Amino acid sequence: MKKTSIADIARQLGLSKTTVSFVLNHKGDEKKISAQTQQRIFELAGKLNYQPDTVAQSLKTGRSNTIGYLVPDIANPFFAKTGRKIEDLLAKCGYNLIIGSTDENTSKEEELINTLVNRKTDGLIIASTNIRSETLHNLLSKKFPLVLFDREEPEIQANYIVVENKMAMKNAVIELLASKQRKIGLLSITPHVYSLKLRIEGFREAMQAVPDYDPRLLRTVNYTDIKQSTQKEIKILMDHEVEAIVFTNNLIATEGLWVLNRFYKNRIDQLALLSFDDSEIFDYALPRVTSLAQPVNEIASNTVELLLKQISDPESEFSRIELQTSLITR
Amino acid sequence: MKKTSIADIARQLGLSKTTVSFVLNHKGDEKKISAQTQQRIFELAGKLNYQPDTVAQSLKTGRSNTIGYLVPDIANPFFAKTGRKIEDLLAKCGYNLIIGSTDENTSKEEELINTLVNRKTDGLIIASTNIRSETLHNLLSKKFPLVLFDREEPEIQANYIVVENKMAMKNAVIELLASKQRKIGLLSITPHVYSLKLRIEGFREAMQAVPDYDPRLLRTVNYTDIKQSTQKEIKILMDHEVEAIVFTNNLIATEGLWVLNRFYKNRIDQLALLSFDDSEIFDYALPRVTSLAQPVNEIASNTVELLLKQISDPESEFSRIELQTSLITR
DNA sequence: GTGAAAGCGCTAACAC
DNA sequence: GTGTTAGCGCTTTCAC
Repeated sequence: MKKTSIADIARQLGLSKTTVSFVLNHKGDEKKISAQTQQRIFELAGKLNYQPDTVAQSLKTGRSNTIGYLVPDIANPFFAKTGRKIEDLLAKCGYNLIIGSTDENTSKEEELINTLVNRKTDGLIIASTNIRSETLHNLLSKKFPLVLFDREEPEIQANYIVVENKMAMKNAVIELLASKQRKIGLLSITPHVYSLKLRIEGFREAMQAVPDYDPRLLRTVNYTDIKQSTQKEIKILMDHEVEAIVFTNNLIATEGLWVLNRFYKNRIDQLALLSFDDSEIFDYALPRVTSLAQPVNEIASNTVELLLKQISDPESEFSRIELQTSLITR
Repeated sequence: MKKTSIADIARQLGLSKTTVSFVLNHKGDEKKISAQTQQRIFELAGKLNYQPDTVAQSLKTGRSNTIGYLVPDIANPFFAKTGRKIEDLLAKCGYNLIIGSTDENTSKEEELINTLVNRKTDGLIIASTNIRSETLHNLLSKKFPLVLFDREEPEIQANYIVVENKMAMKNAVIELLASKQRKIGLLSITPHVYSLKLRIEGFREAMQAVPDYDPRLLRTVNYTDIKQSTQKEIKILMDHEVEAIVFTNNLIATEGLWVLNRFYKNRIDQLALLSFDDSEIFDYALPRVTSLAQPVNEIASNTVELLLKQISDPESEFSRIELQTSLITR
């Protein structure tokens, strides 16, 4: 039993493919197909359980009703939640989501972008590891519908959905300083992306209030080697007897939290923690972690809106939308 | 600047599309195309940055190198992690993943299945909400490559990757009873899927060791109304002064944990908790939660292996693979 | 060794 | 109101 095609319906009804196509695409009235014919077509289509071949449609129209979603790791709760929300919003407009995890790896990202473009995805949503890549540059210059989120590169013009990083971090750290901690350490993934740099900068600016702040309390760990190097860096911070630790994202915060619970259980109560990015874990973990939560739903809805705008009008100007984090004090 | 097609290359080289197609598909030697011609083709293809139009390929071949991954919620860490692993494994074989979240909603699931099949996805991986649905039945009877995981329906023949539910739960509860708790409550999502039923049954069987066990300590909450109804049910359990609570999955466990921390902080230390499914949160939360962890990587690799097998030989027999959970005592 | 040509299922300009 | 027809870009059989 083969799948029914538009031709089958046309033949059985003694009509042409055109007529059938028009009607099934709800252009029957527009094309002035008689009500009777329309009804006959719909009936038979229903009876034969006609399902359009979307691939053939894509080939013809150049559109696929598919959007690509490329992030460092879809298993990261932030990207998973954002992805879920995006999926929902796009589903309402008839789009499906293809996901790809880049592992912060430039060539993986470029490869994924290429396959997705060849697949005729109608647009791409990327938390890019390397906004300066040639692949991305090409996309931008040919006005391919594209929204970058979570990461940005100030010199490169594009559609961006980001959060305010520097001031948010700065203010949160200032608040932290108010509760009389002075020896504050910072732990970050090695900042290969601009947003992490901004968060660190925000931290630095806040710490200017502290006379002779020890810059050795700014520590970084490699993405590829998180487990071990977090352990090492936390040890350094604890040996310096920090009163508080600031983490630049939830990945490193979670990791740090684990190390602290594992090796410094007895010193946990004296410690204040602050994390950029929220995590469900912070609702349960000790010590309490105050966090700067990213507005997942707004990120998703702004991203989708911007993408759809560029899809419907590829010549539209680039936008940069900066959203605010919210401080969750725990 | 239009995209280069196979015809462009053929024309510029004074060859036919056939030859170019053969060579670019690495069938040059097989088809005895001269080394020189092959080289010229590869060179020009590289120079023009030829990228095959995968949609056209799909239309012709009926394959799309795309796999669908349908789960209740991609933001659920278990499904996100499994998805990530599956994505990686499939990428190695040239497949991309389209995701869909069904929200435990039958019609959403059926709709997604239909769109993905029309999209000519080469296979589907589903944690199905309703294995008895007609849509799924059709797929199975036409031998569409399909692997069901996480959920099963014993009367329905299909490819299944599942974990052993009943005995695992039973044994874990028996172990829990050994540490002298007798008043043990159970909290579950209303078991519309078989695996949850099995977990509850495992619990029941273990509790048969307890004389006059109060069946009112078995509580269920609705998926659609988790927040509120968990709160209500936990209250009932706590009013009965349970010494331990068993959760049938991580969703309800996390929810319960939250309620306990919020409203029963002072009684937390006397409480023992057991959860089917692990969660990162359990590494940090109090009270300690012992869990039955699902082997995410094995689930992913078995699923992919089985799917690829059925893709390469659609007539192959159905398999059912049952994996073991591991007890993580905290 | 290479090419001509059919056709995958659909859309849409144009014809009647 | 409805039909004819020309592709979309690719694969693949068959011919030479």
